Amino acid sequence: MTKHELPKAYDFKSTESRVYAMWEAGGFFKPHNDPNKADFDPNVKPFVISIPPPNVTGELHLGHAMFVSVEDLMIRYHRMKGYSTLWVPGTDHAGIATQLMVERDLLQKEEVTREELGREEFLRRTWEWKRKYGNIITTQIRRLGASCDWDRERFTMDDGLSRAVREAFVRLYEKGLIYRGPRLINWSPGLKTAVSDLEVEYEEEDATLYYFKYMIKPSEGSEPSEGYIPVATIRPETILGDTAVAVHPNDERFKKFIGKTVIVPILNREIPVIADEYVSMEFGTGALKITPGHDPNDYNIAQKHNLPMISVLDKEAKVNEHGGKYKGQDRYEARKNLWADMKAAGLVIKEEPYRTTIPRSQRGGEIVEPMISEQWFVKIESLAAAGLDAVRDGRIKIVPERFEKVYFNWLENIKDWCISRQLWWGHRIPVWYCPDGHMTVTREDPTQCAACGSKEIRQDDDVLDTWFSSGLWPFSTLGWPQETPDLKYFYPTSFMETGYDIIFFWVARMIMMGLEFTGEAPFHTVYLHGLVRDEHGRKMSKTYGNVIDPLTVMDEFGTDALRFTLLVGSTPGNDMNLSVKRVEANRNFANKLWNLGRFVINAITPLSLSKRAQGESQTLADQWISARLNQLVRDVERQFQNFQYGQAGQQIYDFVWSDFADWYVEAAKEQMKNQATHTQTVETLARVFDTCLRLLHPFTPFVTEEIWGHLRSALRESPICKDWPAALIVAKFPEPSQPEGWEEAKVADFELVQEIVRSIRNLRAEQNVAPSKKIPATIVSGDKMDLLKSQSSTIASLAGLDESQVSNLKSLQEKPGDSVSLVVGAIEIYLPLAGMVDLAEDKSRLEKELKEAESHIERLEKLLSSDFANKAPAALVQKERDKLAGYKDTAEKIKAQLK
RNA sequence: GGGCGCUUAGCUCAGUUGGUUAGAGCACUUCUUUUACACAGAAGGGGUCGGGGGUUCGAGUCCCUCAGCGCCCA
Repeated sequence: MTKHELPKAYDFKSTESRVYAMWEAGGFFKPHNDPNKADFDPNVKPFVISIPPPNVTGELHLGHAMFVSVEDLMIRYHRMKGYSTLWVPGTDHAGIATQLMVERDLLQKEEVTREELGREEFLRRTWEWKRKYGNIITTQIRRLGASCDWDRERFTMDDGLSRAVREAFVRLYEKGLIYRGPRLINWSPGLKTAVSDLEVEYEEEDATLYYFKYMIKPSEGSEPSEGYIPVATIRPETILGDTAVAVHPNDERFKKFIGKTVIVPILNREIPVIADEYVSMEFGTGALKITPGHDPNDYNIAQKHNLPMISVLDKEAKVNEHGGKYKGQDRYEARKNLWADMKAAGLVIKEEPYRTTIPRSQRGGEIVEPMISEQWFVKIESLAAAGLDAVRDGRIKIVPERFEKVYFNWLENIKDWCISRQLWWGHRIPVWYCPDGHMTVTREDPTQCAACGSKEIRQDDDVLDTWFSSGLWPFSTLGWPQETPDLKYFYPTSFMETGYDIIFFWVARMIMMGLEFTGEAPFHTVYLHGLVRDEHGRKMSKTYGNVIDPLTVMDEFGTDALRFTLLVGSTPGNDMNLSVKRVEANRNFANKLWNLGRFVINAITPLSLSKRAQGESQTLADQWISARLNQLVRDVERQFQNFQYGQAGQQIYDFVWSDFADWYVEAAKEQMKNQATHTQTVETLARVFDTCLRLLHPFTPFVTEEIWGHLRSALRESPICKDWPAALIVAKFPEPSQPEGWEEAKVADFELVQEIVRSIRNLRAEQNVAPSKKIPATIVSGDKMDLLKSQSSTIASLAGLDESQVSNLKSLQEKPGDSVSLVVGAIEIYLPLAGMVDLAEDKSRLEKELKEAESHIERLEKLLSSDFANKAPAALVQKERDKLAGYKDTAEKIKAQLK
């Protein structure tokens, strides 16, 4: 491999798909220790993540890009650490979303509704749809570089997973944890199904508060009175379902009415006036109409007072037979008409604008109606208690920790889970009914009623909530309920990584179900990432037009750039604002890596590394970069342990760009010119670069794999790469090592070199000395003379000095004439730039520097004379003393210059 | 109403056992096409870390309080 074969810029377009195909073909995504194989070793530690399954019909958005980036990072890191690593991919059937999509398509293309098609045909079409579009999302996830074991891909409606759902349902049923009955649930009239509490969003909106009279029924024999209780509501149509009017027991205004009867407007039903402390005397009129059939709070009150419950709406939210003359009218139509009739009857007091929270369906945004409906429920109390314990006692850890509180709060107040949905696409509830009303609940489809043997059985029409199957995901994907080798070895999984917005949907339910069915927490760590927003923190939305499409971004800047941006720009649990500029900058980073690679590889190829010069020792720069690299590896390891992936990435970035590329590579160019240090330098370049690529691989897998491959072939004759595997993806992640003790001094020495170089460059820039102009220098360095003498060529090449005209002196009697002087700590540098610089201007420069040094001296003297000197750790105090001494030295030297 | 988060350079963000000159990317200024890279290099300007109070030798970091923004739950 020679440099001519590597283009000047990294071409991610031609690289990514090829590299991905290589990984997949190489079997690198598969756990190296597979329980289904003969050489399986049960003692090897596995590391497992089951993907939070995206909607099978969905298309890639930044939320997917985020979770894939984070999970792939975790997976690649652990794989490189030697764990038998498995990432189980798959998709979710997403009941409502998919059904709606197919329905819309059918209506558009064939103008048929699902009802016209019939259930069986509709399901056939939906499967067809899934087969056609279901791989879009997984293809896109591949494009992100996801190193999932695709042979283990699962779909929530696969046979295996459907069996798991059956098993789970039947077990819960047999345990008495599943029941069916009429309860107040959230009903979506448009979708004609129950929806979960979690799928309802409450937002403040403008509404109208309607005030009207609840007329008191005159008592027997007395005169008809004008007595009434004023009541207010935002949903007048629910008056049709009122079964009481409630007042506060201490309310002087209404006390006298308690126990009396009032008349429901228009319908003329008689209902009682009851007392309940729940009623707020301050709110509205102080009296509350009770509609148990259509309001959760009223429902609770009604249960307490044994009030009847009347449903007045049907499945389409039209008034039913209990609504008298309004029967058949839509809820809003009925509202209008009833109110008009009440006005005519003199029952209306007033209307006023009002702001209140309106429950809307997460999907489509229609207003959800609380309704009494026959549904299936899971008794959640015992499951929730187990879920709470698992986090409380530390079997499961949530990162960041603050979300544990959110989790506790939700589980402590959880209500029974309504698991039935009136949809067709999903797992049909495994319950069959015979004409006598017996229920048969079985794992296998029955042929007759379990109770009476009747062959006339009919399966329940409803399907299960999609989240019921996703709750089983961590173990159903591994074969549960069968005790498969995969389940035995890979379960419990390791991390559950997902967005904090679905902590309830997925995380909590997976934990509850995992504990219930397997007796074990399904994972030991929950890592939650934040939401991706646009550059200015706005939620991305199609209507706002600020959606960033990850595919477009990847087309423009490459997958690595997007991944690195998402990983480094975010912190656990916090939302991130994504700016495309940042992605561009990270594209540049990938290119930087690429070119570093070209440089290193080009340095290797001209010679074989095997003939290392005898007695060759490391240069200061070599030692410095090694020490820095070891520090980096330690830091990165610590950050990975603490889930600080962003910090880790940032530090590697800084090391690669600032330390390695800007300093070491530049120093190396000089070292390579020298026969005595050539081989050593090339070897250091290769080793450091290799370590960088390994560290970066989990963040930017494509470019690192590609350039590493070239590096590997360039080194194939060398002992350096004798234990390197075929691909970076399975190379060892760098192991941290303890410092040996020499590092600090060498780093300090090189930092002095850097300071000297910087100050010379600075002066040159300020005085407009042409970069190409090599200038002489006299360096007066006292006890640092030996050090700086040894670094003379490095300093010269980095600072643009003419090395043959550089003199290193311990001390100098007299300042050379016609020179500009620089002071770096205790070092003085004279640059003979007479005629090139304005000496007066130069004096003011020195004065400015003196002033700065003096301000530091003042600050440090103050600090050291304070309590700091007594109470701070000795090492720290010494550090400050050294600094002070340094500034004093500098100031003195500058003063001498100014004389 | 309860809980949580955020507020750091013009913009977008890092900054996790408190350690004393607060960092990055982009943008900006000047210079350079030096044989890895102009998707680059060199040099530079820019912040009283939302306000106030406290703890401490020392606070962007811990505590209290106020304000603004956002999210979750009821």
